[in-house]
Amino acid sequence: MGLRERKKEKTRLAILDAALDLFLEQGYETTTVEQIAGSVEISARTFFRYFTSKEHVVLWFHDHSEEVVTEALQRRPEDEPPFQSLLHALRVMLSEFNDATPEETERFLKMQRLIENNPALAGKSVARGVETERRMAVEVARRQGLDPAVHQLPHLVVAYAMATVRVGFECPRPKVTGMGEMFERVDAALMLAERSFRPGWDLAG
Amino acid sequence: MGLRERKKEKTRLAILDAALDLFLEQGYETTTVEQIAGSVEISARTFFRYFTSKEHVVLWFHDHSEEVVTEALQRRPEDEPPFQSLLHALRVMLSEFNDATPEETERFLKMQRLIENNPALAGKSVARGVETERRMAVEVARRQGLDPAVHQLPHLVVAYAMATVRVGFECPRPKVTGMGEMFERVDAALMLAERSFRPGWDLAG
DNA sequence: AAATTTATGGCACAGCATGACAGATGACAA
DNA sequence: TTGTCATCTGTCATGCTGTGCCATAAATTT
Repeated sequence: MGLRERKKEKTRLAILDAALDLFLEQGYETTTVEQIAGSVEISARTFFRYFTSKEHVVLWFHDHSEEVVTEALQRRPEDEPPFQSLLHALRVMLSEFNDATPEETERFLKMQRLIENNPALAGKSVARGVETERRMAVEVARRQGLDPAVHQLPHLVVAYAMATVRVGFECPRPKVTGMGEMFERVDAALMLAERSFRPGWDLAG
Repeated sequence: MGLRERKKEKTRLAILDAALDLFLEQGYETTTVEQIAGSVEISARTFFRYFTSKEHVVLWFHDHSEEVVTEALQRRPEDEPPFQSLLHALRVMLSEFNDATPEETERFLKMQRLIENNPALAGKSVARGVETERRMAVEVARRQGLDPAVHQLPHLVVAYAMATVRVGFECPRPKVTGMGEMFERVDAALMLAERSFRPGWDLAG
């Protein structure tokens, strides 16, 4: 990895940390991009070369999560019931979070806290999650040999799986102190889901 | 109803129709608020007194839907299994759409077509739907005597119900010609949901 | 060291959204 | 009808987000 890329990565993280701290201190909407840029000594124009928008900073973790979860899904055997594959993939994503460095963990918790306390951001976060959902639905449909434009089942299966983790993340309103606590919550939601469905409900035909 | 209110309603609908047609003709993002305002002879400032934002025009139907569905939920007996109550309420909402005037139907289909062909709008629509979801989750939690801040089940039940109709609406990608066709799709999704869960999965304890 | 690719900053600009104020218009009572 | 009051509307000013463009600076390659 060259100097250039290392430098870019450093700037990206500097922006990220500065922005998150500013958001938490004085609120998301009242913090301007210019302020963020100023606090890391770059121009506002450059900010938008690292993050496509102001909200992209807060939803940044989605990018990584989507990558991890889709890869994990790909690794599951094709003949496994799709909902089970999805739950597996989602658990892989969660465990990846657990392996994160302290800095990464801190960032994630800050984003989570921001989203929790800001309905507008919560909405954006869900919308971003649904993007991932659509992509996974295509993959699940392919595995089942169904046309996603005609059959609703694949999309429905993915939607339920994603809704489960979303609820798991959202639900513990009162103070999310640490990563472990949060994962217990999400895992509780996943287990709740596991015993809620009829066997074979997610299979075509 | 006085002249004043009638006039307001007329303006609101004029804005709505003009905006939807412009969006469909030249695209959502390329249409400016000023253009919309101009085509109904009002100032841009006034536009924002009728709709809180440009996207509010496209997501307008959500306001009515939320009202209908929450009222319908309230009418269900408190001891009914919550998921069943939700499906009932959602079906009431759908049937209300069926009773709509031709103009209302046309507007709704336009909005639907816009959302279908614009990922950004689709995201906003989902975000709006989740707002409704949260409110209903509070009500369902109350009915079950659970604290929504602690227990995930109520939120999960509502999330699944809402995800079902969302998938029902989204799924028929290729040409949504009429209202009836759309409702068949959504109803198909609801029936799919009905036979996917274990009996009693949505009950506390 | 020169040539090439890529990142950055500054500038201009369009568009969305909001606050403030003054004038127009409907509501209502005398 | 007229006058008063509440409400709606347009105009103006303003702040902020996000993008295109171009010149400059930095890193990479040869």
